[in-house]
This record gives sequence, C-alpha cells and structure tokens, in this order.
Amino acid sequence: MSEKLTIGKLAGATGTKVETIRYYEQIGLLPAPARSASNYRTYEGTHLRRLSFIRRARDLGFSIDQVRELMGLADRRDQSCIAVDVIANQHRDAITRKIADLTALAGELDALIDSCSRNTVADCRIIEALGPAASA
Amino acid sequence: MSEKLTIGKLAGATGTKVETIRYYEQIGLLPAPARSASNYRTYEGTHLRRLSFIRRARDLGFSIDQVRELMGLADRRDQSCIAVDVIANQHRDAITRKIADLTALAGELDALIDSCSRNTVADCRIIEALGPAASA
DNA sequence: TATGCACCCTCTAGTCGCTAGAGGGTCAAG
DNA sequence: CTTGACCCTCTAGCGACTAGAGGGTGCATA
Repeated sequence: MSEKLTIGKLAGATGTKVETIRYYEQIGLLPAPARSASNYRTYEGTHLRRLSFIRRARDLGFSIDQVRELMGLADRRDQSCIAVDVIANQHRDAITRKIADLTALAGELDALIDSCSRNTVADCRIIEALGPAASA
Repeated sequence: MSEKLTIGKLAGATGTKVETIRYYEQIGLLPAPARSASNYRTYEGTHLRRLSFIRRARDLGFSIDQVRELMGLADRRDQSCIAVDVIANQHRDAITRKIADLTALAGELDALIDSCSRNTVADCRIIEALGPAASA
C-alpha cells in the first residue's frame, strides 16, 4: 500500500487540476513534496488530506487567506474551537448577503424579461430599461 | 447646446470612476471621444447615454461581453427583440444557479457551525468536516 | 529496440474587471 | 503667481487560477 502519488493522481483523487496544485505549492498553501530521481513531485497521504481540506474549504467559498487561517487553527489542536467558529460565521454572513443581493437582482431581471415585447429592438423594453431617458 | 463633459463630470454623472471610463475606452466598450487642445477627453450626450447603459447593465451583473452584445443589438433597431431576451434569460439562469449553490452552501455551513462543540479544536467538527471526503 | 503517447517539468503570460500608483501637464480661483 | 484640483499616459497589481511554449520521462506495444 504505497502512499506515493504523482501530481496527476493527486489531482484525480481530489478533483483539482494539476496546474492548480502547482499553484497552491507556489503560494505556500500546500507544502512542497519530495521529488523523484527524475524531478517528479511525489505526494504522500498528508498532502492528500491537506489538499482535500483546501478543496473542501474553497468549495464552501472560503478565500485562500481564510483557508490558510483555518489550516493554521486546525494544526493547533489544543486551541479553542471558537476561532474556527468565528471564521465560519463571518463567512456565513457574507453568503447571506450575497444571496439577498442576487435575489434582488433576479427580481429586477425578471421584470425586465417580462417586459420584452418580442417585437423589434426599437420597441424592446429591455434595451429601453437599460438606457436612460432616450437613446441616441 | 451640445453639452461637453470632462471625464470627471461624466464619471460624476454616471457613478463611474474616472479610471474605469478610461478602461472602457481602452477595451473598446465606450468610443473614444474628441480631445481638447490640451488633450483632455471631451464627452458628448451620446457618451453619457452609452455609459449609463453600460453601468446599468453591469449593475445587473451582465459581463462586459454581454454588454457588448446587448449594445450591438440595441444599435440594430430593426432586429428582433428575441436575441436580447435570450441574453437576459441566460443571465437569469446563471443567477438562479448561483443562488441555489449559495443556498446549499449556507445549509452546509450552518450544519458545520451547529456541530461545533465549542471545546478544543481536537473536537471541532468544522475542521473535521472540512477534512478529506472519505475519512482517512 | 524503437516508437508513440501520456504524463511530468519550469517559466511566462493571459484571464476578468477593474484599481492604484508614478510622473507628469493644465486650468481656474484667490 | 501660486495652489490645488483636475487631466494625461503608462505600468503593475488584485484573486485564483488557466493556458501555452518548450522541453524531459515512463511505460506499453509492435
């Protein structure tokens, strides 16, 4: 049961693109792995777990900086959970705001779409609604 | 009375930053205006109307390319409104998907936050939940 | 053994939609 | 005549990747 992975295998196992993994290494998010004799990156289980963590947090919409923060906390397991809770809650609030914004926007768009007369653009109320008083 | 505007006035009138207006000119979204003797941009009413259109569409979340498309359609006033309707609906669909994604995400985060035992990180299920998909 | 192809490497530059700064020129009020 | 707000161009930066050039490596198959 060899835990050695090429970058391609790691990518496949985590649903990440190869280039993204190299990028994460470059910005110091994922530690640089050992290299094979032919200079190939050789990843271990620790990398798989860490990258899974990163991907999951990214999928949940945490920024790279927030992920860094979360990982820092996760690595200090004696610390209080409250710091982690705070980050998650901040993020939850941001999502609440985003949903509200998008919902309002969807309403506006719906009004626009409903107003489409389906005649010529000259009569198109979407175009009309997007412009100011009169078009030039 | 053709009202001439400096870039600053145009920015003020449309709620756009000066740099953004120059950027729109650079990418060909807003036509380059005439220049004064001292090389200042001098905008006309047409620019004001076109920029208002752009800003409104951008505020509604249309991409620059979509705005370009919409403006191209608006300029051909004999054409059918349906093409405009299609673009608006595509955008509406994208927003619907985004809202659904964010809602699902909010639910996941809520579960994560609720599960936080508020003890040490060792017990913190937020960190746990962010770990590898299959428990390792 | 040769060959073909998928994979790996580094490095650079591009994406989107701006935003910020350097380093200068112009204009109008006091 | 000076001050300070405005204007100009050019370049680089943001976040989070993504794409491509130009090359090396590993393994299966003919």
